[in-house]
Amino acid sequence: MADELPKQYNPKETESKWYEIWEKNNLFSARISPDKIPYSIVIPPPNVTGILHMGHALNNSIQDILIRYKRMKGFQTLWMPGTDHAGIATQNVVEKALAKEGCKRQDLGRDRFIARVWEWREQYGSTIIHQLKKLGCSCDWSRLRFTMDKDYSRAVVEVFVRLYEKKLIYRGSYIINWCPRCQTALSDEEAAHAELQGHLYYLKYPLKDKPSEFITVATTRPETMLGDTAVAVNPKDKRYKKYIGKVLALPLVGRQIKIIADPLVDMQFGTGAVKVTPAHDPNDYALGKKHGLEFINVMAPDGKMNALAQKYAGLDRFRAREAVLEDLKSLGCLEKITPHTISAGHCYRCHTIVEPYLSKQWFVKTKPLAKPAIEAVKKGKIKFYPDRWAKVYLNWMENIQDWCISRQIWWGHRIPVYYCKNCNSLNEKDGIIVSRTKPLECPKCKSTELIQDQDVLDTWFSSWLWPFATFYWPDDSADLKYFYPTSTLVTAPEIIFFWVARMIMAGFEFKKQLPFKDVYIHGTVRDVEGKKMSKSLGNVIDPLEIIAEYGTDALRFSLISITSAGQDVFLSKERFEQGRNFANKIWNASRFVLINLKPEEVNADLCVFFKNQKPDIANRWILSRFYSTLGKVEKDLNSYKFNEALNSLYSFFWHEFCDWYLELIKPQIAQKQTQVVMYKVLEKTLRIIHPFMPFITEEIWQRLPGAKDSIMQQKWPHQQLELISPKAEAQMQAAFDIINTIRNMRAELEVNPSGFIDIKLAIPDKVSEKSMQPLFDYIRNLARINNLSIVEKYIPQNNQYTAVLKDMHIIMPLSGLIDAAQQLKKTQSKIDKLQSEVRNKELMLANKNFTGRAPKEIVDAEKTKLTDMQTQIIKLEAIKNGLR
RNA sequence: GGGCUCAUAGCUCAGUUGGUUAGAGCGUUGCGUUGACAUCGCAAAGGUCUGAGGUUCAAGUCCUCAUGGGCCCACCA
Repeated sequence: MADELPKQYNPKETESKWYEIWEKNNLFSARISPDKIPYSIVIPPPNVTGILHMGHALNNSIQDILIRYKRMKGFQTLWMPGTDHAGIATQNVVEKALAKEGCKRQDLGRDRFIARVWEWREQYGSTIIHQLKKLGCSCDWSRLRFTMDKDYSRAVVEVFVRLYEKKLIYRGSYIINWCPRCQTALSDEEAAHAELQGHLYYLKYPLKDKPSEFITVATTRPETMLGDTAVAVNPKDKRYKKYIGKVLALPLVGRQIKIIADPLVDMQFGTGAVKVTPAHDPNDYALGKKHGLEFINVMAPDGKMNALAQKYAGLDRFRAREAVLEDLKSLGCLEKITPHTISAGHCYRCHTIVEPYLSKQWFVKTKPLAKPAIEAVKKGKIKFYPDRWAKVYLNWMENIQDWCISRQIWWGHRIPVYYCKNCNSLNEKDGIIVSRTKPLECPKCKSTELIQDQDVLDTWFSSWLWPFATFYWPDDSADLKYFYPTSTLVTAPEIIFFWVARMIMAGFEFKKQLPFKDVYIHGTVRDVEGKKMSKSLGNVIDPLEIIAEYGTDALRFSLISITSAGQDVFLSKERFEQGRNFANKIWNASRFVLINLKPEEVNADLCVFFKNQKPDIANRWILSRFYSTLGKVEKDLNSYKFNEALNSLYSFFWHEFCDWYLELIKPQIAQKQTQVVMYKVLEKTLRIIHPFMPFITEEIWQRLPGAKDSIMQQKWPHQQLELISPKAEAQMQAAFDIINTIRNMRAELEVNPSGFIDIKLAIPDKVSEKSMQPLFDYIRNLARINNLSIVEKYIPQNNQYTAVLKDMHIIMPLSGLIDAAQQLKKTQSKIDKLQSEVRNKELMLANKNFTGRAPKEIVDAEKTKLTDMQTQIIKLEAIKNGLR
């Protein structure tokens, strides 16, 4: 069987094979089992339009590690998968497809367009799901949810109605971020500001009664002057005091506008006088409200000027800007133009510059919702890992603004608001019916002419319900009772505000309970230069390509091992070679064990076996190292330090199990106890590597003699400390210390066929027995301290020294080649360093501040350390003398 | 402007509550390897832990300031 194992691990064949088998045997499915403790994670639902990028790969690898770990630990685990309908993103994709056919969504009409989107989803919507499977994600696919599912939509409507009835949803006009390309409102979070080079235009507005006098205002968007309804100055500004209350004649338009005073105006900026366009700027809007100004909207939703812009009507906003400037110039009203860096909002989907735009939108009043959500984090009911994100969260929550939830697109949950044609036309505030189902008639006038609001809800208005709407809330389902609140949320820092904060609010509002206990925030995946990976920058490393080239396990290994405590991840392709090499190392070490394994020998229970027979030092040592690694891995996993857990595993497996243990046992590999220990340690190590690297561990697991079921169904190993006494470990360490000392002297270590460890010492040829005495003394001494029995032999004619430390045989031929002078220098510097350390330590121990105040154990530990260091110096002196 | 974060080997980064000689991977150089593995092994070179102060018996680690990156929020007429 073992002979079939090829020399190199081939991920391609094994990965798809095992994933299918896992799925077929329902190993991912979660059932309600009252005798088990539930552990649940809801996936951050990727967009249906999404294709797997490194961010997803990292995010989902982490979740899979947690789920697989907890599953093996005996929890009833559920990883709830699903996708998000991603309103604007999806609509854009389908519109692009339509554009190729030469038509627009308006040509199809709303219903047919939505049908097209559903068609698109049927066809392409599961791409991301297939890709998650390639990544090895052990989600319960039988529960796959979609935010536009019927049941899910019911929850969305329910929430809207409830909030409306609590007066936490209102309709208002407001300056919102408007994307003229997508033709929809965007929330503040969706309109990220970016700097760009623009200009500051200085416009001269003449006084109405004295056209020879001007007030100069500065603006970055001159076309909005068509909608100006005032000019504002600071009341303290001496330059303008005399003009306050006077009237200006707005050039080009001819409208008469007042000069008002407001302390908000910054006297330092521009000319100190600011044009006020209440319909086109958020600050101006506030000024307009405060001073009772007129709101004149001069722009159409598509970014072109409207009829109120008079002769500029129909021009695009940027064309209009040019035209306005030209006309102002010919009127002599353009004073100057200066370069100016402006920061403008950009649509997060299409990067069009957003326009501050006055329109009617629906809002959620967030302050009351935020209250319990703030408290939960402050009181530690919900914990962020790393905890610094809690500060970010709280900072935002405490300054939270109302949430604009309406979007002027077609794909999404349509707002459950109906307008009575009669009543609503008489008064905007009348005839508004908010209902779970379409009402038959207006309750007031009994008219049946009811029209549903054209807008849909913000995508996040559905995803904020994800932790419970996926369990068929508002029904009180058994799943909801068992799995809610969920255990851990794993996500990226970008969506703390979009999503995490809102889920916490929704959890308290609708379930009266937190949605999850822990929030693990991992870093953003960036390229080598620190830029975010994005398609437009062309710096993307495609995880699927990595999987094809190196395998999923390699991808997962490398991603996790460089993700330390939520720091951003800087990624280059070479990173994945380490993962591939490790996978191959696991493969070959296992191959070696399997080749040498006598299957009939390995069924013994470790505890029982060693009750009768004490394992030798190498076997004891590797067991000890294994359990200590196991403890560390568990501790790190429990505190979300995935990279540390993985790195411990890596160095245990490679540098202890392979480099030392497997080399040490080669001569005794047929021994029964070695067979048992070798097998058990490999077998247990595979289990704890499995959450990180699921495929290769399963492949090897299945080749182990007597392997039953999948490795997924195995238990996480227990600490079995009774096998190893601390004394045994200390002895083992001492033995290795000796060897390492020798290795420091450029010794080479190898196991010869008769089971001895040959050490070729790199010591100058003409070395006398006498000069080696201190080293021998040191070894003898160390052996004595550690209760190692030692038998020594020195054979002058062969120039060979032999020491037998208990079970370990050391033969040191006293010959070699080395630049003794160099070695001497180095040793001396080490001694110097150590001596200064010793002085410090002695000082410290003499200090009563330390010995008096520090706990006794620490003082004792320090004393031991001092002794150790002194021993170390003696050892080095010995080496030094040997070199002379 | 407010908040967060980072600066450690040529490169990318670890370094737990201060406490032995500051580590890993990659890269470089040398040596080695015919049966687990060249996707390997052994070793070497390479560090005033960004700078300046401070606390301490003891600082890469804590505090203050400075310098230089990155991120988030707010504002930007």
